[in-house]
Amino acid sequence: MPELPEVETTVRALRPLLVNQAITYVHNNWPRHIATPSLAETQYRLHGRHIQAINRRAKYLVFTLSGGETLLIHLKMSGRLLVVDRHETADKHVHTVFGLKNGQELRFWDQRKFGRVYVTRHPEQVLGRLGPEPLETAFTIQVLAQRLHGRSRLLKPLLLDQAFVAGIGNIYADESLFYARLHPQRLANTLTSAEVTALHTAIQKALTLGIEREGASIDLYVKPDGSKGDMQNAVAVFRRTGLPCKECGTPIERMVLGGRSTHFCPNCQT
DNA sequence: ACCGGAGCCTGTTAGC
DNA sequence: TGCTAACAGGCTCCGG
Repeated sequence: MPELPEVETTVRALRPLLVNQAITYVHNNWPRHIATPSLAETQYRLHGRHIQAINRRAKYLVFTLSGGETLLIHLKMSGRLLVVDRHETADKHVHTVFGLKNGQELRFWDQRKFGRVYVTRHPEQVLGRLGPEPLETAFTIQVLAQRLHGRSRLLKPLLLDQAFVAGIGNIYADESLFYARLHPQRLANTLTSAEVTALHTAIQKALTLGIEREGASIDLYVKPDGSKGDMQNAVAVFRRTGLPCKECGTPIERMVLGGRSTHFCPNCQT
């Protein structure tokens, strides 16, 4: 599941390969991959554009293009972005292809077809509802405290809410709550100021570790060169049900919250 | 304001 | 062994 660290890893890998390249064509065999506008208009508007910059906002890749256009890609569950020579054999799970002037292709591999491509002159219309970036300096303890204040939601579903904080998914939500020693069913407005501080530290620690490890290849995620990340070898609780807690040895438990698997240590997290 | 469920998908896995 | 049904999960939309 590509989350903030996986998308950030992808962005960093794509930058040296794609910045200053020009898009020469767009191929697609699954039109629903293109969220907006139509496939035909996407092809027309991307033709000949230069990629000026590649950045990340939450779990979106943001390609700044010449002529005021922005290409947004969300990998959702199973998306991979791969850069290969255009003569490489096609894989049946590649649904959108961006041809480049240098003879390579940016291929959007997406087994479960949840991923989406947007072309827009107004990216804020797609990105506008997102909450703060958890690794930026503007995301202070005070900001987190303010956003938790008065909320009577369970911590786990709240961390997954992209309007609350952007970029956290199921892996890093569970890891963050473990580091903060907070039970996933705690209500947001019951945290002490010390616990808010612990949660802030924990979110940044989990995400930073994920970036350092170049993402978690637990399901289908791989880097643009096809190799795996390493975060799956560093998780404390995610999908470690029944295995001993790395802090106290108590078996990790699993429960479903908000329809999502949730993994936690029943002894450490209160 | 918050919660739960459906829907979008396909490959894997649990259960019979 | 071979089949089917359940499951995984990011996000949006809908109804309560």
